[in-house]
Amino acid sequence: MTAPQPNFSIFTNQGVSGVAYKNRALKRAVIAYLDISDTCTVMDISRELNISVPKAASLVSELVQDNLIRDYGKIDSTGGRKANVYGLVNDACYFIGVDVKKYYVNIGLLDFKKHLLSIRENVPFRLENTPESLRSLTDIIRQFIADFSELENRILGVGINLSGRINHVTGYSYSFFHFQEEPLSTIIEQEIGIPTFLENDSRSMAYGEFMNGVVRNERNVLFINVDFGLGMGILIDGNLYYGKSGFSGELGHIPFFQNEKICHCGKRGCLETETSGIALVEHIRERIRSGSSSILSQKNRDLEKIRLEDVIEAARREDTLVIEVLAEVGEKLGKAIAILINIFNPELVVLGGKVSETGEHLRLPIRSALNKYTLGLVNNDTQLKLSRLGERAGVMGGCLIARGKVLSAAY
Amino acid sequence: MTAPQPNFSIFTNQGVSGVAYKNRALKRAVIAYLDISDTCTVMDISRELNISVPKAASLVSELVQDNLIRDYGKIDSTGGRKANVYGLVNDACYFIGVDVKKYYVNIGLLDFKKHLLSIRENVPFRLENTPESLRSLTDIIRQFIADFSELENRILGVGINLSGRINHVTGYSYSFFHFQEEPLSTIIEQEIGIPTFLENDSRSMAYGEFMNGVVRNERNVLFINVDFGLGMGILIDGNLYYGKSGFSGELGHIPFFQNEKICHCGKRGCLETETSGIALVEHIRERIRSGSSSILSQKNRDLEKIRLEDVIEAARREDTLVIEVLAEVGEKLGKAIAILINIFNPELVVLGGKVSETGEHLRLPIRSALNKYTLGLVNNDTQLKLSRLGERAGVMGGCLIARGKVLSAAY
DNA sequence: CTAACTTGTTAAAATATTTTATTAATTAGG
DNA sequence: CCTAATTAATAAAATATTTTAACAAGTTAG
Repeated sequence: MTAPQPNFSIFTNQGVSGVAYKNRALKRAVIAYLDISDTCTVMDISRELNISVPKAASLVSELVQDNLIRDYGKIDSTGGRKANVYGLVNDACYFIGVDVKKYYVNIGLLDFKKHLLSIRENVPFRLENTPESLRSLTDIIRQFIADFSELENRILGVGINLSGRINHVTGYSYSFFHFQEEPLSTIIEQEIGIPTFLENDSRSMAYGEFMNGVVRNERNVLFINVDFGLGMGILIDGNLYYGKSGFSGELGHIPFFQNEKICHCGKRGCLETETSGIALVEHIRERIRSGSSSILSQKNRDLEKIRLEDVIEAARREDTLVIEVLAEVGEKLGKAIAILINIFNPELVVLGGKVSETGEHLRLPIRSALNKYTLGLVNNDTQLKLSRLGERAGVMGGCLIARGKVLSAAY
Repeated sequence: MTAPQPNFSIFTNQGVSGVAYKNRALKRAVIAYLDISDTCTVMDISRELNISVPKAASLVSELVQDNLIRDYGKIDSTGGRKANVYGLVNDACYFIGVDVKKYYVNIGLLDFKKHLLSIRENVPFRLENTPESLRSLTDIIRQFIADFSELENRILGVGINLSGRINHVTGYSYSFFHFQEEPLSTIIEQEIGIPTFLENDSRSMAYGEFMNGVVRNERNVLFINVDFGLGMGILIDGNLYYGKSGFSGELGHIPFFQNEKICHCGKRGCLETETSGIALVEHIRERIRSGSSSILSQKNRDLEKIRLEDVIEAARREDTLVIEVLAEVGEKLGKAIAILINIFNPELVVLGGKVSETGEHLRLPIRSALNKYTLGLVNNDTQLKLSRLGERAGVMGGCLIARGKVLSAAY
């Protein structure tokens, strides 16, 4: 049984001004507060938003009327009369997140309370810069939506993660699907009929991990996405940092090595030529070629057929060669992260992406490189943690990006 | 003739709540708006702060009563009745900025409208980590204040720039004058009797350049302070970025070279071992030793006596050796800035500090390194400019830091 | 078990803010 | 030079919000 149809009018500012405008902003602020604190009382809201208690009570009662929040009973004793606590109505609305990978798509459905209700992983797909690839992507999304037809008018947004350069404000993608004049987000939105938001994959994962993952109360966080490539999402004072055009966080292409490897971006010496998932696999191939033994070498198989997934599986089975190569890669990546720590002085650095599934085999060499390359005073400030969401950070982030934009009336 | 004594009560929240509290916040918002737009009308305020016109009018009339803003007459025609424009009262209050350098101090006085009324440069001083050095600093400040005794009750804050690790919230300095339990800012404040704020020197200069220098409408700006050492100030969405403890922007100590030079921080390979003012001087000494000719070598003088100032003067006189070495240093520094551009995608990078007084001799090699080491799409977003304030950025920044803290009631 | 205290909710009164209407000042065009 | 159009300032009315006070519901200590 689902709750009655909610009133979503507060999520737009269309045609309101003055008192009505301010009330909508205040109600959105109440919901934003519930996003971080899960439940709240009338008094909490009064304190948090600097408004009087009766005003807070009237906002709450209107939000209950709107079927966006509901009364969750009394709070545990605090020494006086028990307060009513309010929380979001979990099935008030839904959001879809689409994590577009090189060889597959992950897609999921999030409810108002940030629970991932449904996820479909490894949906076959090939990311190519062609109209056909784009069509097959919109087909996958449409099909997923069709499975939830009973919720259709409650799905308020779709967030799509793409690798490469994305301008999240205009909705243009520069690395993929840049055929038409119109922004890609508009094109997809017309196809699927739900407001659509584009985001860079690493940034999206960072946001997922921040809002619903390993991050607790930290406000300045770096998320390092070690996947086939190398990306970064930056959270500053709890907000994603974009830079001028949304091209921030291009960690993979910083000039870092004096090597002669040409990166796919066309430059030489990019960090990701040595510290990405692709580089990891290549290093292992090389070591096997020059005689190292490994689980991966035993099968007498074609070295070119070794996939990143195989390497991660081998690490899980404590393969010595893989662990050694991970230590080398981790040392280099750690030196790069040392730069970031000196620059950002963050509370937390999160390691995510496929390669981070090797866990402590990656984390520890990075940690020791940090000790080596950063000053104690600065380094001691910074925790280094593994992603909690893992592979799901992307879908979670996509959902949350869409949710954040819709709920803040920012589009 | 000075205006009547203003009412500064809006710059604190002491003992007010509810409507009075909100009104103070609104009035501070009006002043903050005037900080960027210089003048405004009642209509502007109504639009900007989302309040009704009569409410905006009443705030303005109260601020006039408080002697903080005043009526500057009518605005130029816009097709209807001319509006009254209001602006800050320039002599309502004052702020002092103290730029503490290694061998001297610069100190200046700023008025409410951000004009630097008075500046005293190169006041002899030796920055050493001793109580005597601290005492001589407070003496300098006290003496400066004494010269403006007629304004004494209008000097609302003092901003002090120190190099090294500073926590601007607690007021602790970790690199200098860390003798007592109490924060350094409190100790100095007790000595001079005016609210005192500490800031890292590069961050302060960045703020000065941002609020009153070369920055126009850019919101994401990096300020590179190439002086004896190498520092950075980061502006994100128009605000200084501090990081967890205020240790952000430690550009000088990022691990960047494979060289064996031990940095004064104890680590090896720090960027500033090759790209600071000190490194510049050393490179030049080395080149002269190995036979290069230069204005600086002609005088048959002791190489150890060559100062950074001499090198900058030689660059100004187009000395070939200095220009060559600057090109090498610029290339290296440019590569480091390329990293920053990939990470921040800023609108603007400003070159400041003593070495930046060599102008285009430094800027051009950096610019060409940027073209070499960053992707076109990202690089084209970013302007590279020389500081406009030069040596005065520090004093300006110190004043503005103090001004910003006082006016936002954030202490 | 009750008095004293704490905290939360609601109602009524006081105050504040917005809304609407009116008046004022200016420009552009006939 | 007058009028329509435009923008700004102000006044009065309507509405909203805060403040104050009263009441409700719980805890704790004696």
